[in-house]
Amino acid sequence: MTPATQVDQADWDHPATIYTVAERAGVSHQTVSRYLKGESLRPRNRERVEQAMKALNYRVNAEARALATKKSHRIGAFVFDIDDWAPQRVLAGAAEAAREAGYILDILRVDPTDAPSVDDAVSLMNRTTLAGAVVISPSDTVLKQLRLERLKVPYAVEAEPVLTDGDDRALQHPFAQVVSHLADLGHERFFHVGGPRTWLTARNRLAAYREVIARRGLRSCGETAGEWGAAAGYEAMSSYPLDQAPTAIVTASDQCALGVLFWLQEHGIRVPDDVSVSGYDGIVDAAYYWPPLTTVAVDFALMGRNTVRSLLVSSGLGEAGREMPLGRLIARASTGRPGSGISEV
Amino acid sequence: MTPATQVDQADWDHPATIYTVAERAGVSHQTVSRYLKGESLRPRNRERVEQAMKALNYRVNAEARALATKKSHRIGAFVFDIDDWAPQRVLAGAAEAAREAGYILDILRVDPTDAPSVDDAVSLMNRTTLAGAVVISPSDTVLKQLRLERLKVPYAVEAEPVLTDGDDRALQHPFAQVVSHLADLGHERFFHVGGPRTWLTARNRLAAYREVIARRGLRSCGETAGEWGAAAGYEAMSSYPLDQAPTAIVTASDQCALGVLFWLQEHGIRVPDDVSVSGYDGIVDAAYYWPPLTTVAVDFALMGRNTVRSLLVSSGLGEAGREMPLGRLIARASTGRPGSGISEV
DNA sequence: GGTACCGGTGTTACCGCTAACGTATGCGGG
DNA sequence: CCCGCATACGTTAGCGGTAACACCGGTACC
Repeated sequence: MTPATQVDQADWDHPATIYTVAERAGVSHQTVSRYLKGESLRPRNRERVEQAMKALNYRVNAEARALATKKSHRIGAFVFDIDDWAPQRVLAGAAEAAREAGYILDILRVDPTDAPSVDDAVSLMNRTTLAGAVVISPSDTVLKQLRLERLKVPYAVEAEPVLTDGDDRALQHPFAQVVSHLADLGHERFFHVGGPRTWLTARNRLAAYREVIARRGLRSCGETAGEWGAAAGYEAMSSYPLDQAPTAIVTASDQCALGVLFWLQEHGIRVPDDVSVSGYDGIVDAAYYWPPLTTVAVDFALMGRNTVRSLLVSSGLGEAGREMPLGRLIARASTGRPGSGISEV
Repeated sequence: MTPATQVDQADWDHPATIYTVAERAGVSHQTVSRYLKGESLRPRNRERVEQAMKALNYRVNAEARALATKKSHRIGAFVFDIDDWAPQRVLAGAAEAAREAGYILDILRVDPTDAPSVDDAVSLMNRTTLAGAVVISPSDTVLKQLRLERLKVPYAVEAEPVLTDGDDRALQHPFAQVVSHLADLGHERFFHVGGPRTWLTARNRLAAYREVIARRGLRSCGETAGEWGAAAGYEAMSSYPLDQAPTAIVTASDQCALGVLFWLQEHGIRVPDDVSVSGYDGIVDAAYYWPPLTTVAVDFALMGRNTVRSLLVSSGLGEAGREMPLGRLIARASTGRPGSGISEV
């Protein structure tokens, strides 16, 4: 019978604790605790503790620590529209940033149309001890419903600065790029298929649209508002009077643009010969829409990262360093020189 | 100065504990603990405890319980391709099932191409005490990388039964539906644009394809393998010799089908007049592809539910009851009676 | 009527960690 | 030489639950 090595023993029976580590290192458990907290130790002891930890394969017990400190290494994330592309990417980025910082993201999916479920979610957050909370891609409505001030933990909301009409910064918004791109091609009559006005992101895109229109002396033939998906794009086209024959349709999302393309196809309107269409978001599939969709690729994951980071910073943990997400225009075949435009159909 | 109500007091200062509840109810803390565990109490005491809990807004402290029992009510979820549609839905289902069973799902997103991050994730899982772990939509490659045997907790992998050629159950696979649908329309020459062979799901779809082909005496003009996205579908079409003029192209995913449609469009091949195309998954956008895509809507969420359930069952917790996920054929304009097929292009 | 049994209850200890305080040691200054 | 002070370390007491055991009154049994 060969004796088990010390590692295996501690590993399987019961995982090593600071007490077993302390015993092996010949110090008190508190010294081990201090090592964990990064406080200063006498070099000799530090070395011994390190060796003991390695030998016993020590892992800190997150629950015990959480119980003692009343702090956890978990971040709650309020998520709403998990089906849409952008929020998903934001979430992915947030999850990644959290993991890098040694936190786990507890995802709490909430149906914004179901008021009691929103309340449940908030109280659930309060119940379990969390390091903080992040709110991913919220519309104003859910933000209002959440009443975040109820949260007893620090929180961060993923949000861009609010742009209003006439705000210079609107020209810096990535959405302005695609409008300018169309203007550069010679378009003068635009139509905006927008997202839900309850979303700041949709309003900002609209603001950027208006700003470019105004600054460059162009004409807007209309602005619609709807959901983010393809159905909304289709809906917008079929219900809006296009009597001013716009030559460029700028949509607030790629999926929305898909619905627009579908409607145009259905009505025998050629893209980009008759009318140009642009999307926004930069989803991968957009390259395979017919025709391939001009869009602006946005680094949504970075926005998620930033939200988590700013939460950690505001809690005094983690270092700052917020990179601004930039959009990158991807010009494809769905935009070209102005055509005849759409009139009556 | 109005005195705060008892609720607010306990709520804000420090949350109620079983001790404060016990004191208020006039029993010992252990009686409260027994109430929590669902053991029997004298009716009078039960009532008192319940009242005290409500009055103090008591919530159990998950950390403390976990520390005492060495069990947690959290399930870790390894997630890889959060970008794709199917895994996303699976995850949502898993989260829901977990919540219903009183667990929360800790989502751990891992980049499978980044080996150290995989290791980090596993050790993070081991560090925190978890009830178990589930692996969402893994390919064989990541499964190998994970080396799940390292996990010290029970785990379940989301997986369908392995289908091999000649397996009767292959005909039950939802993918068989779409192939049969095309056969019913009169198609005899098929082409399969498949997913990555490292994925069981892709292999099973292939097996179902082959089985229908074999049983109904049809002909397969080719089988390709690639990623799940549109690019792979395009790639498959452009690189494979289609000298046998298939009249039906059955793809392993909707996104993949998008790439196929694009290629066909590019080459002036009409759908479904010349060739029929089908997808799989049932993503929402598919209704707005051109032409609208025939597909099979799969209840991926249910698969996630099943995975979590089977984890709980294998841990002796929770009851069995695994419903088989069914697919629902959605016939749209991309499939029709056989056309001339594709030959040389 | 004593005894065994049993459900309901209280007491004490413990899970693995941190907080708070006490104590030993070393160093500079009066 | 003593004092003050800082630093390293040990001791004790909790965090909020559960586990294990002791206990107590009542019922069933011989």
